Amino acid sequence: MKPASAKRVTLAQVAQAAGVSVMTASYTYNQPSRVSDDARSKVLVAAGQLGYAGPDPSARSLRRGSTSTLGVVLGEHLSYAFQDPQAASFLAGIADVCVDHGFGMTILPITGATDDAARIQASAVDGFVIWTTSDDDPILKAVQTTRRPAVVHGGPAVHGLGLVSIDNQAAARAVGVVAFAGAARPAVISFPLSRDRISTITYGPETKDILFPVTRERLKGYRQAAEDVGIPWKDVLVAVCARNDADEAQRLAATLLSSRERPDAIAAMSDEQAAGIARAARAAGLVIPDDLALTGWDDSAVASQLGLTTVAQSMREQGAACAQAALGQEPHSRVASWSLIRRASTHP
Amino acid sequence: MKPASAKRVTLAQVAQAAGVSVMTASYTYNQPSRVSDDARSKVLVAAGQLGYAGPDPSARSLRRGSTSTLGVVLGEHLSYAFQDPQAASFLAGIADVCVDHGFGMTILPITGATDDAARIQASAVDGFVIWTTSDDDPILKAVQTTRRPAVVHGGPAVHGLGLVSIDNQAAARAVGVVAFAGAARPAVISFPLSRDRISTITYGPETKDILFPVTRERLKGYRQAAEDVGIPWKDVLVAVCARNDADEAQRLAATLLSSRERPDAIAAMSDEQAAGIARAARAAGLVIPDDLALTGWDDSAVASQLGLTTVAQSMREQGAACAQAALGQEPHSRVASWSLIRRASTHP
DNA sequence: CTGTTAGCGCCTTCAC
DNA sequence: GTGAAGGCGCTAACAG
Repeated sequence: MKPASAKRVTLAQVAQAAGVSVMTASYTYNQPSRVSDDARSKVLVAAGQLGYAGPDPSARSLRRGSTSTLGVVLGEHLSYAFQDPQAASFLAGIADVCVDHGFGMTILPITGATDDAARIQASAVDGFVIWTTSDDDPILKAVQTTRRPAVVHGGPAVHGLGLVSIDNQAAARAVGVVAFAGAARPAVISFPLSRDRISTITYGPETKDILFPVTRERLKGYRQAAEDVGIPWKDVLVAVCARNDADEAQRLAATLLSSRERPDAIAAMSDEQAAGIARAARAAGLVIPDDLALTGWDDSAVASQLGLTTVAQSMREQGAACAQAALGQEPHSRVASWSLIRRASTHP
Repeated sequence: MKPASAKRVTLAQVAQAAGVSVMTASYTYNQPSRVSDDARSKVLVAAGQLGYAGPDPSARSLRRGSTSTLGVVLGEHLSYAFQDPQAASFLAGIADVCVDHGFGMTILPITGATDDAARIQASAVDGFVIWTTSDDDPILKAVQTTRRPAVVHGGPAVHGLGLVSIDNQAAARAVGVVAFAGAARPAVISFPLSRDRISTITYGPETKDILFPVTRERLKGYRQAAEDVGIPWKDVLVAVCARNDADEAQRLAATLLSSRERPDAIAAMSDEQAAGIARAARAAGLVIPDDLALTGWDDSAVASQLGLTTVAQSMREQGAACAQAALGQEPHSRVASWSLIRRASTHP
């Protein structure tokens, strides 16, 4: 029994053992129809005896100039990325396309350290899909420098890279109008505004300085929605979470709901956040939507369970669209579709 | 502005533009301390001007004989894999180790098609981590043939590959004894028995034919537990789910709970299943644990929410242990720890 | 500190 | 249907 660390078997060795040229052995793997049955079986027998597992992937990549692998850049805190059901659907959509095309899928975690750029550039992939990040994220330049096709999901829009996203501002305005209808003191529970992920509570924050484009567009939409129902943005309380997390949203909501100026409508940025807010409302003895109108985002399982009004979008389709675009030469952008789902958490 | 499809810039071109030898340029990237400040900056300036993004990963892999990438083999139905919170924690554990070691992480989805083996063997990775699968899964041989270090999580145990797992039989026996204590008609809601994932309901199924080792060991443990409390295995109803899914468990549990021989204790194989069972019990007007004792597995968030007695194990640690072992020359196996968490879903 | 040599394993090109 | 040459881009090993 040979040790696991046995020396690598090469195609040349197989060819020699089979009594054919290296090219015949190579054709056996890459263009089998070009090889006679006789030669092919000799090669395969020799390969079996030597324990040859097929052409070396790195050598093949070098020679061919492509790796048949797509890189997926996920933000910091990978555990969050995998736990987030939206991200999971998104990854599944990418995987669908990769499988179809015989591509592998390399996860490239961002750590926030300075070596992120180097790690991106040292990864053997033909293209990139980038999970939504901030305008100032240095990995965007790192990806650009590789000159490989790349697509950003959600945002930011970057010159030379594709973009797949819904119109977050329009969707936020639409769901915000439903959330805030008839409300006197609307509030928002928001995703973080910048990569330092500071948790704050303020009235009507300036939107144009926000570095996460998805958050920025949604806040702009909520602002329009508030104004649509006659409430100036400066009177809208915005609680910023450090993460997309039900527990944190619950804590912030508990704070808001116990204040003198208790909100009577809250628009969240995810169904998980809305679920946390619903718990805080129940704990405070408030009835939804009578005492508090509430909206989520994503139309995940918890949204239908809780009867949340929310924004539906297909992360799986968007993941697939990103992968598709990243496989092409000239990644094209795409505006994905969304829809408003009205349920019992808001006034009819 | 050059098009994204611009020809690749090579280290040789950078060296020439910088007026140094190729090796000096190479050292600039790989052993910067070996190069004079002067030369280094010349190289970096030239690289910047030419848009050189660093050494080509494929060429480097070929030359070095390693890829700095770990392959993670996930079973069919990737969307389930990403959505399963246990799998998510496991992946996060792998990612932790990969980041520490400057490794990438390639996801290798199994499709069930015959090209699975070829895709595994064509992936440019230094080692494999294999998510629990069945004894007869052909990918196990494919991985063996690559002669690269590989570790299986959960099982099966394969010659030459490492194994990281808890003692599922012992854990099942321990939690089963608590679930079945004082019960007259214990039942089990099980993971699938074979890769065809047939959903069935039978009394005391033969355990030794089961192809998923994790399922097999747990059923063996539940069998011992039943016998420990004086109930023969042939009297224990076992409902087999096709997937690890709360909804499916709920449906099967509803069937069991509406039968004449209504179970008064159910041991599940995951907390998600137990959550589904709890819903079915509530729908049937049954009180837990008075009318029905219930146990889960994994100690996930839902277990503490519902007050489930369950088996705790750290998937993140196990993922990290797998990755660690797969990075080594001689992957060593490891028995992971588990513990019993007693809560209100069982009798004290 | 810098440079020269010699391939890593494979497959495109071209010949037979 | 088969084979010989050459080089993909890079870096270990060895000079200078």
